[in-house]
Order: sequence, then structure tokens, then C-alpha cells
Amino acid sequence: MSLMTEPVSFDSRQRLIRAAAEAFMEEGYRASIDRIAVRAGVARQTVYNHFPSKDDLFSEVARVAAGAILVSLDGDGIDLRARLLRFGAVLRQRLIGDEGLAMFRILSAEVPRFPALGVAYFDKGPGQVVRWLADFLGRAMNDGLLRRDDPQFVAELLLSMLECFDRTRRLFGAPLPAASGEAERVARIIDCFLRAYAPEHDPRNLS
Amino acid sequence: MSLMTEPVSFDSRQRLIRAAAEAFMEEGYRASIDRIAVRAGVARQTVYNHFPSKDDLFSEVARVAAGAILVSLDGDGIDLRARLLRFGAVLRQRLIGDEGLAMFRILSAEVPRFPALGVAYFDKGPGQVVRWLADFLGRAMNDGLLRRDDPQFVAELLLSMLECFDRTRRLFGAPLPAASGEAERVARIIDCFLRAYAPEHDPRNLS
DNA sequence: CTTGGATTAGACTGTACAGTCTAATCAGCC
DNA sequence: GGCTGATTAGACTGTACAGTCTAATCCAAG
Repeated sequence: MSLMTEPVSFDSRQRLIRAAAEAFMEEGYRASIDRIAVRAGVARQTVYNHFPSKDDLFSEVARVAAGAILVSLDGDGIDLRARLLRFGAVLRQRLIGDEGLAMFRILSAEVPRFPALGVAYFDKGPGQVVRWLADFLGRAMNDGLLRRDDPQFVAELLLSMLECFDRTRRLFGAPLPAASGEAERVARIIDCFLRAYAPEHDPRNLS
Repeated sequence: MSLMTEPVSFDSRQRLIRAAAEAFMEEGYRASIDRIAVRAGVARQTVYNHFPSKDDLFSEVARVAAGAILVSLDGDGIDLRARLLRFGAVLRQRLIGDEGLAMFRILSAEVPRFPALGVAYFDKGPGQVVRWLADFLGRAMNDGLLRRDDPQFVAELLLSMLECFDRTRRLFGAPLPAASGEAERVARIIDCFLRAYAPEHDPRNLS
């Protein structure tokens, strides 16, 4: 998590942001400027040289964090299921990994005091993932690989399926369901999704 | 916010808990004992007559909140789809309604400081809903109304589908997808679920 | 009326913190 | 060397707050 010590004051700004992120993730907004400064190996005044206030530092941390949850859908040449499996596995790391979880905690808690920040974060982070996924799924529908439906809705549905209650569980510190490894869980979810969105070719269809 | 003035000191404990819940939902853990007391129409010392510390008051609020998110699956006599629709609609009120959202925000943020509380909340609230739903779905599987699978997994999957990214969206203050009313959204989700979990060979359970 | 438990306002303590200010120091660069 | 801008430690201010204490007051039940 922490970078090895670089030449002090190479770029204290980056180290500050990183240290602040860690501190906020551990302590929430309670993390004091002093502790953040110590963590960054920097004087308190230096913090204020870079950021006018704690709120500004926090906003900067959130901005960086938004980029950190992006998951691409790269993977030409492999089939739909394999691509979704890969996507799902990475997405779940982002959603229920320690770092993503901690960021989610503090951001969702503080958003009421930073409304604009909340929207911006959503838009550059989770919202962006939805857009990419919707785009991807829309193309798969056009290729006849998936049942036709509103891609945005389907993307959101798939994302929540992948989350599969595990984020809630982990947020409250409840143990994850004993069973089977991550990979298997992702596979079960994706297969369930593909069953629901199989192309309509076969005789019976509802709609 | 305030209930009509009851005979003062009828049961200041209940009024305190309610006031504290409102204050915590608005301000997070920042809500001060003083403001909570004012809100309850009570002296600060009275708060300490009932709860040894702010943390204890907070824990009590969380305990009450856990019970408030429960959703039953009552509804004998109507078919599976109708029951799920009803369940889904109520569940979504709990998940993405203002109150549930605010509680989720503060609880998930504070859980790291109250690990036992987090687990207890999960167990009496969300965890209980999962158990009920798993039980219900398990019975539907036995009745041949649903494809056979691990009921716990399916319950969790259905819950996350119902949440459908809307909680995340609302947590960050992003607008809900313009489209169609709640009822239609629930129906789309439930129908998608029923498609994925139609009995394997004889799909005969939609209205 | 009297008594006892709950309640009240308000003063008080100690702590944590954001943010400012200053004077000294360090770094690279001419 | 000497200049410049960033950095440093530490003192300082003002505020918010949890929690305690006290002395007065209310209220219900005997």
C-alpha cells in the first residue's frame, strides 16, 4: 500500500494525497490534519501550502479514488462469457476489496456535506463503469449474443448481481458465506445472468 | 420532525431514541448530545440519566433501526410472482428510502469503530431478511416453482437485483434513471429473476 | 403536606481539532 | 557565496464537544 520512501519532498503533494487517503480510510473524516501530515512525513503547514482546507484535501482524495474503481472490458478474442467473468472478478475486487470498501464507507457518509463531490465521484467512478458496461452489453445485443433490452438497465442489474449482497455483508463486518472461492461465485452469478439474458431464439419467451 | 408534544417526560427514553435517530441520520455521528437533547425536548443531563455515553445511545439507535428494515413475505393465496412483486416493492422502500439510506450511511461509516454492533445489526436486519427470503425461495423450489439452487445464494442474488444500483446512485446523490415508475422497475427485476430461475424443463409459473 | 426519584439549567473541565502565524532552515540555482 | 521559494517546528487562537457536578424544581405516591 505505501510506496517506498522517495526522496523527501520530491512531490509532497502526491504523498500527501496518498497519506490522506489512507488516513481517511482508516479513521474516516475524523483523521486529523496532524495525523495526515505525520503519515505523509510532512509538516502541518505544508499541508496548508498545498490545500487551503481539510475539505479541499478530502475532495482531492475523492477525485483520485473515483478513477481507482474503473474496470475496463478489454479482451477481444475471447467469448462473451469469458469476458464477463474477467470483468466480474475485477469488479468484485473493486467493490468488496478492503480499499474500495473503506472509500465507499467514508464517501457515502460524507456526501451529504459535499453534494457536488458525491455527484462528481459517481459520475467519474461507478457511473462510468455503468456506461461502459451498458455500451458493451448493447453491442452484444446487436450481435445477437444477448436478449434485447434496455442496456443501461441491464448493466445496472448485472452490476448489482455481481455485488451480490457481499458488500453489505462486508460493510457490517459479517462473515462472507463460507462456500467456495471467489471465482466460483463470479461464475455462478455470470451464468445466472446469461440464463436470464440468453437470446430469445428458443420457443418460449416472455417479455 | 418533532412529534406533537406529549405529556412531557411520559417516556423520555423513547423520545430520546427517536430524536437521536433523527439527529444521527441528519448529521452522522457528529450530532452532538446537546442537539439531540434539544431535539428530544430534554435536558442534557437527562440523556446521561438514560445512557451512560453517546456510544451507548448510538448503539441503542442502531438496535432499533435493525428491526425497522425487516420485510415479511406474507401473502398466502397469491402466486409467486405477485408475492415477489409485493416483497420487492417494500424492500426497495427500505433500501433506497430516505430513512433507510441515512441509517445505512451512518452505520456503515461507524461500524469500524463498533465491530460488534455491525455484526449484530446485520444479523437482526439484513441477515434476517436473507434468511426469510432463502426459506421462502427454498420452499418455492421444492414446490417446483423455481429452478433448484442454493436458496441462500439465490436469496442474496435476488436482494441485490432488487437494489439494482439504485442505492449506490442515491447514496452519492446522483439522479435516479429517469425512466418509468418504481412499480415497473420492480416488475422488470422480478421478471428477469423469474426468467433466470424458471424451473428447468417446464416453465409454467408466470401470470 | 412530605418525601424521593426524575428532571432541569447552567456552570465547569479537559480534550481535540482546524487553521494561523512566525522565525528558522533547507534546497536548488545564478 | 547569496538569492528564492518551499519546508519546518512549534506556539497560538478559537471553537466544539463529551462528560461531570450542583443546586433548584417538578411530580407522583404515601
